[in-house]
Amino acid sequence: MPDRLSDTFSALADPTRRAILARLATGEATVGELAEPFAMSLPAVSKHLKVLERARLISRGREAQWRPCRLDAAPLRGAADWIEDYRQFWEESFDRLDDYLAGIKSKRPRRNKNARKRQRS
Amino acid sequence: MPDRLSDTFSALADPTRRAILARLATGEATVGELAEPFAMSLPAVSKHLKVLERARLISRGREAQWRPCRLDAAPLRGAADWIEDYRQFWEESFDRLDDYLAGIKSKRPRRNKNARKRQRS
DNA sequence: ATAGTATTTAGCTAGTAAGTTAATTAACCG
DNA sequence: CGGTTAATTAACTTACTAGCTAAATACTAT
Repeated sequence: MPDRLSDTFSALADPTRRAILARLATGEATVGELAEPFAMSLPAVSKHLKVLERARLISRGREAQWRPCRLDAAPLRGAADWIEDYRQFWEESFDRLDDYLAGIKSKRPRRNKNARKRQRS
Repeated sequence: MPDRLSDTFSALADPTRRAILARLATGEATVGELAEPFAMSLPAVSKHLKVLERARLISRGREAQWRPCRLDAAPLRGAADWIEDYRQFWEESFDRLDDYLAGIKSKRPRRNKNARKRQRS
């Protein structure tokens, strides 16, 4: 049984589902409306919605024969908090790259910026 | 073929892998060291590392018979950026919670004052 | 060379994920 | 009622994931 955070990340690990969330960020939509942009059967979209619902990223109402979906962003907070703990690391690496580029620049002005990758050969 | 963001989220969607990243945030470690806290075979950990490596969240060196792993947080930036676009939505829902609690409060004066912690702005 | 340590690869199993088409449920409309 | 529209469920395929044990590789040290 995976934990909450795993459910969230796992639900986000699919471009179709992320697109659905992006669409829902602009307002409620029915399953048909959500499915429309995709080259994929309705049942496939319905399954994606079930995944999102299980991860509590969307919730669904009932209105006649439609089931309007709405975004429920709360679980993203946990994901954002987790990633946030690593911010210093990715910013650090950019800093290091900046330092490196600055160093290169002062010595040999016309260097390929990808040189850093092979540093330790 | 999944995109980069999917690879990142997918790699994060496992508690073992998140724990490995957390460990690497404290510094380089060998496969054996990384495996030690887990009730899981070494090959299983090795596979997790391969997933993380494919997602470019770690990279590995070679030092005698050890393959020290280090954190490579850069891909987290894309993930953080994606989630960040939804911040207003989860903060909004906290606002609604605040409203709700405020409503409660007007009826029963004894509530929790700090309902909204992560204001960050 | 041989033995030992660190790690990966191979081959297997069980479970899950993403998609399909066809059939079913649910609600509306005439 | 019968027909239409919206959505889900069923049944199936294909492919991947996470784990295992056992075997292979890579390097060190004796």
